[in-house]
Amino acid sequence: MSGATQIFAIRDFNRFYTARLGLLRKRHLDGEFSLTEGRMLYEIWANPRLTASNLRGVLGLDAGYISRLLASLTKRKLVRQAVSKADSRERLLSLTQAGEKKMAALNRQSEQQIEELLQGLNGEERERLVASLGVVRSLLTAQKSSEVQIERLSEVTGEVLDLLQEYYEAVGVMVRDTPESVREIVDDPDAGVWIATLNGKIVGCAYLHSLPSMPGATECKRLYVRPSARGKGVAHALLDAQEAFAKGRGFKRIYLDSKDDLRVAIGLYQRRGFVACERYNDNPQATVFLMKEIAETPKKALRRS
Amino acid sequence: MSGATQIFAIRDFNRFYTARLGLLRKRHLDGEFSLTEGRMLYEIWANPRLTASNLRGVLGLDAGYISRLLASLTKRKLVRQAVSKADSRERLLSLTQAGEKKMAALNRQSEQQIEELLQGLNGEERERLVASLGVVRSLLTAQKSSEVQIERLSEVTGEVLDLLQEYYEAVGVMVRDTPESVREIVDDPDAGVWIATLNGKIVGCAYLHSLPSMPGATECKRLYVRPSARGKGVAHALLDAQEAFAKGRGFKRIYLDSKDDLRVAIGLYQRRGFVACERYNDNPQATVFLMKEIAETPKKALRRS
DNA sequence: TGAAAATAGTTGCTTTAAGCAACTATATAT
DNA sequence: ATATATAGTTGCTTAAAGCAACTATTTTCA
Repeated sequence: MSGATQIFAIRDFNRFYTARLGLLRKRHLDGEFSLTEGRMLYEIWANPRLTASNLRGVLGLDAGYISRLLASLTKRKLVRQAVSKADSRERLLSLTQAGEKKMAALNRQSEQQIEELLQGLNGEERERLVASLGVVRSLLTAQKSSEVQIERLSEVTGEVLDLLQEYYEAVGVMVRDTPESVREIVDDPDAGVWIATLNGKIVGCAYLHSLPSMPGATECKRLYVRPSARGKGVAHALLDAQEAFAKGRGFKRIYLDSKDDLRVAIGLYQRRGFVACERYNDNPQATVFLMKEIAETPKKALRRS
Repeated sequence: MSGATQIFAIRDFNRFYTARLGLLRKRHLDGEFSLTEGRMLYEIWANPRLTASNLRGVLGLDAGYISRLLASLTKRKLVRQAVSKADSRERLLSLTQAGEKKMAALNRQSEQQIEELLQGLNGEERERLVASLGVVRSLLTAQKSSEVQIERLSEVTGEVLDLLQEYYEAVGVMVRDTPESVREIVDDPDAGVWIATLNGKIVGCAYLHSLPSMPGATECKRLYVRPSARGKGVAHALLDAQEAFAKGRGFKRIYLDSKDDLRVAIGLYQRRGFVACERYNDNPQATVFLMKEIAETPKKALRRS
């Protein structure tokens, strides 16, 4: 297929898909929230510790407009704004209980629309649809922003501890690592702490440490990316680095756990080839357990899957 | 993959793709035309004999707003409005020469953006992208609107001749069929004229007639769908009926020709499996020649392609 | 260290996009 | 022949979003 034909096909698909999305949105318009308010609620729901200026970046809207919309949502008791301790100019956004409830309703509604869209597709066709969307997405995401730098720490810095602190608060982690335990991981040649920097500033981190009870397995923990740096492939870059390291050390599988409400994160893991597995630890907060084979698999075995 | 996970994946993709499209549009915003004006120009360009109320349907906008935008584009000498002979309430829209020129510029710009989007994908990846988009589209288009009825004519009616007249004018056909020649096709057991009706009204037609010089081959001609009925799968339904007929009569291949500026139509043919072939007639207006194998092909042969 | 520059957010004002409703003119149905 | 529907226009209004000027912090760097 020639280049011009490809470009035509893509434009044509874009028109087609825009029309389809438009249909979904038209019906979404049942009163209470404008489309943009809905997107804002979603982003706040999905990204703990989001700020107004993060929203500006994600939604691509004017700061003044966002300010007003946030003020309105706050007055309606759906959103809370807490002055950040680290930087008292910014307000950390979160949903109130009422906001969570509305969001759940919106999500249900939206899911129902997708369900309607899938009406008339059988199981096999749905699988194919999801798989094709996955291919499209991974191809279009491939171009990593080269400003993201990944580094395996050789010593524990205050910056990392601050970032971890942020992670604990964002995700609501109960059992926190002590600086000593972090240092232990840093010093372990079969484990490590990776950090991601964007334009020189630290924006993300993740551990890798082996699971003594499971030979050949290593676990990824504390994977976190600051809200302001989301959508730039930072998590992917961190996982890439960890997978390369784990392969180099001869590990066969990477495990990780998560919470079922962290759907964006779980979606990301799944796109990278992580699949559900049995509970492998006794972390009471974890409800989702995922595993990825990283050993080179013979092609025949791959085909079979 | 569970149903809930699938739905999540689709919603997630929609957000991702919306963001990508948003980026494209932001940059499109360089002055002269609003997004909606651009879409209007595109539709007028792509659909001869479009009317304001067709646009209402396609773009999903208020009639008053469309009226105003059209008035503006007309004042700017980009669009022409001709009172329809058949119904003097409606105005047939077309681009002026200046409008065509602007449209060409817009298309170039848009193509360049897609080209940028593809930056960093190699040839094989691009093929995969286009193929996946095709799968998505065909899956989501599968649900045909059941109101479309297809019928193989047993006699020539005035309605069909009117529709053909419309086709000639829309596409700018030089050599027109006489009523006698149409009747000949209708009466030929190995050929035929198909019409599509939507809620009882005729909205589309197409011929099929054999090519004496090419045994096993039949040609599709005069495939036309009224602008007001586009996007409802009418053309697909007509082609489905023709392909079934052709298979039943033992034909192995369907040919058709087109003009390279009828890109929407050509895109549709390609999605159905038509591939470029050599010029097979001496129609001076045709610049694109397509062919589809309709005989059941052994799977091995399919794989190889 | 302290002034200048940058960043986060707010507020008044304006622009733009788009809808609604009432209207004219023509066409279709009973 | 009259009622009803359709295509399009025009006046008025609303909603969405941007711009610019402003305050309060924080960061930079000479």
